[in-house]
Amino acid sequence: MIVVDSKVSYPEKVNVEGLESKWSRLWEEAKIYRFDGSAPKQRIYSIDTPPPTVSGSLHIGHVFSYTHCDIVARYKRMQGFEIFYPMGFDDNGVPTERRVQNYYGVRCDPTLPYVPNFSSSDLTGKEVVALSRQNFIELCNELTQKDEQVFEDLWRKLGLSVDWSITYTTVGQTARLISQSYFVRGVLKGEIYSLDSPTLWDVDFQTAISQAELEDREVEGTYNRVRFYFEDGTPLEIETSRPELIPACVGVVVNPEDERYKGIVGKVVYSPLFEVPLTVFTHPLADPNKGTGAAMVSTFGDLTDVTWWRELSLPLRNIVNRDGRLVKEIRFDEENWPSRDPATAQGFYEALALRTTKQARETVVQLLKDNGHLSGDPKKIRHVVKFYEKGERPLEVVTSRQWYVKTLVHKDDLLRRGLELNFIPSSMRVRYENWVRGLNADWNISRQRYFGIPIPTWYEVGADGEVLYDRPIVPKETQLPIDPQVDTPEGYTESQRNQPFGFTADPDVMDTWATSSLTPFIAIASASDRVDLDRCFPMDLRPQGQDIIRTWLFYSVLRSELEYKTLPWENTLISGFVLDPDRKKMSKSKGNVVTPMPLIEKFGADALRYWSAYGRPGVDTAADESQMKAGRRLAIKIGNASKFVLAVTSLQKKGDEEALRPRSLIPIDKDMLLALKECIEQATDAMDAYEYTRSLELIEDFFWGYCDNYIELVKVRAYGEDDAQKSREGSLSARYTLLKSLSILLRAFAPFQPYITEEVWSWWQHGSIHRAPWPLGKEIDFILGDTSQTKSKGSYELASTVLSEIRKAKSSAKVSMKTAVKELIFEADDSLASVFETIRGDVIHAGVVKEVKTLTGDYRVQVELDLA
RNA sequence: GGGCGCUUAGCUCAGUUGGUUAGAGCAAUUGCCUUACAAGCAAUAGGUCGAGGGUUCGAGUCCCCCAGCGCCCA
Repeated sequence: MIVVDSKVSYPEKVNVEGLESKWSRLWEEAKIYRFDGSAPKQRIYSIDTPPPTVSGSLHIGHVFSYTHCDIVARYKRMQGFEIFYPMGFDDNGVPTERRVQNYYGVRCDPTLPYVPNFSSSDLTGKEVVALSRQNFIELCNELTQKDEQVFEDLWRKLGLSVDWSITYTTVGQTARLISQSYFVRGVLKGEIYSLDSPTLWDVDFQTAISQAELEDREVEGTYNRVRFYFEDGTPLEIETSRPELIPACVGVVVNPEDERYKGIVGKVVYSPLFEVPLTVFTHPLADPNKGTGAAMVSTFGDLTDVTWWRELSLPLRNIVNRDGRLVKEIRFDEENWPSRDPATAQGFYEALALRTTKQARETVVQLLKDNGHLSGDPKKIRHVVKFYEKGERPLEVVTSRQWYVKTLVHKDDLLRRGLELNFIPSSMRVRYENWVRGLNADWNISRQRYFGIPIPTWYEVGADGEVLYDRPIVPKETQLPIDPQVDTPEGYTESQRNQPFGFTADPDVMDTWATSSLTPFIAIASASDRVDLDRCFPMDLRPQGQDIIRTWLFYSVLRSELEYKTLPWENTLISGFVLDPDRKKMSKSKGNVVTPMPLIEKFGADALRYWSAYGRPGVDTAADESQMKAGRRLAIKIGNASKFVLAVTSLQKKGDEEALRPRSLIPIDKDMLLALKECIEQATDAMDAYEYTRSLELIEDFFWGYCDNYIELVKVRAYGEDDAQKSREGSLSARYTLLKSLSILLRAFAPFQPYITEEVWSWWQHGSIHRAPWPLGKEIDFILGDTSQTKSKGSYELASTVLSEIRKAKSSAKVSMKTAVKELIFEADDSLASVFETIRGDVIHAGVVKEVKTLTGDYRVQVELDLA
């Protein structure tokens, strides 16, 4: 245990500086937060800690939400639970790739060969260097390790009671093993499948993305009214914002209710410039009020096109490459592009080949204009277009083979799980439900990126060297983790890679959420030396931000449902955002991001935790230095009050306060303890409901009153300077009560202010306060002993009120608090008067009262000062 | 367009199931070197609870409607 010296000692002057480094080191050495996996399941409280994105910059929001969770962890630990409290680092995926690209000035080119012994110090940073996939990945690993250290330093300084012997990263070996295992299991169960189909595609990131990564943005566009032609040359006008997709046209749709077009349904029109015949269909999604009411269907301009293409069984005419440029060549004389004038079509297309969609759009508009196919002038419009949340160009729809996790068929089950999950605050459940109800596609988990966990699959290669995607080679779970680009499937030799009748690797990596959704399992696997799923799963708590309910929370619920038909945890604690001091959202571009380390240095970790604790679950909170200042003051106050209590009680040996136990307690001491008991019970109830703010409020409120009133009232008695004959009994009662109440208050503050409470605890107690029991009502009952005495009821409150009256009188007379009260008149009914008698002595001392007159009548306190 | 949340003192926020005179911290003001604490303490002032309507003996709290702000989803 931490402290060996058993003498009670406290400093001359209370100092809150430097507690963080002192205690975080001692806690680590004494393994205070080490998880004991041998505990039975009921005694384990397990937390699915959010792994922070290490490539992101540290900001005050990290302090905020992680403190909320830590308060809960410390509370549960003091209640006797063994806390499974791991720490992960999210270093997986695109954010890391981007950071590495920018940090080192490199880019990944998978066609390059691996350079052994390559080091980041070889990089000058002057020009962008192309690296092989493997070299690039090594740089990612190098940088994330640096980044992780920065986070760990902050967490330790903040006093998170994480068990640092249980850590993981989301690209590490354990994460690989778990992600790939659950992938393989999903494939075998048929819950994960691959499909070649239209997919939303970011042309800059060159990857498919999922529904959760989508963002709708309103952008400027142009409507062009284009003439298509019937066989006889009559035009049919169609408005489109994407004329460059005219060569990709596969049909025309009108609304079935649209009277204007009833006569043309089933007829054929020819596309302008390219002269490809297109049939007119009806479909309810064709909006009669949009443009002319007739719409062209191309493969693919957007997701509506995909719907039309599917439901009307139209042909596929892909013209957009994955890099966002139009394909090099189209043969307009072939079956798929049966132009009635192939030569002309060919000529027009040459002007478009290999251009970006944006360039091609301008060219097509010009061509349409020149050839008289444009009706009227193009119209500027604002319309909603889908973007990748991290992307800058609108998404394209390209056809590609991707792996999917089934979600749509599980919607109802997932909604039911949502009802079982305790959302804190409960209003957050709606966000989950809205998301689940709005799902319209299965979850695409393959990403065409480099830094990530490989999809653990190969494919057979056919006789002509073609990849047989419908014949995936899925490894056995025991072979995992693998990298299919390096490892060889069972039954093959490496020489057969990419050869006819051989095999080829799936080049893709998994969506980061496909890994992050498994954090409960990764965390438990990281502590496999101590614990397993049987005792740690389902977990108790998932703390997380409100912004990732549709991703992290949802996907985690999904994976747990697919694999175990259960929730991954019982409770989820949702934190709000931290806003800048002006209540604006913090963002790098605004330059208003508040970084935590300088604040910790300025106010102390306890102070930042205090501010954090005043942010209720789910409530956005401003970074408010005045609140941090208040937290610092509280820490100092705790130190000073403790110093006083220890000074006055003359306790000699640590942990020896029972030796001071008097035969009985003075009424006001009892009454204060009863009030403390009520406070603690309410604070406990609040903690059990995860209302840590309410809990702190109750404890803090009691504590300030305790300092201002109780300590002042019993001060003289505790010093033993009372000249009454009951002196000894009175001072014993005060000292014992002070010590016991201090112990309780310190423990109640411990989850919120772990540093100052531990520091103070070490002055007079053995062991860490963070392994001491959370105070309970029955503990106070024991201190009280016989509680039958009724005289004490209300005496603490009455004494505080009278003392306050005396202070008010002195303050309004602008005199020192030492000024004597010439006469205090207390008028009340008999029962209140008898309560007053029990506090008379303490009030006289605390208020410096010369004479007290008690009268029977209506309640009245009158203070007459001695202003001579 | 749909949903959720917010609007209370100069600022940041509490306000339980409707119930005395709406609370706290910070800031402000006036004082106090008081042997735990001047990095402190005491006291004072400050609010027609976003607007309007309704239910009720009684509304910051419940209902309706409107406005502004924030977030989520289309």
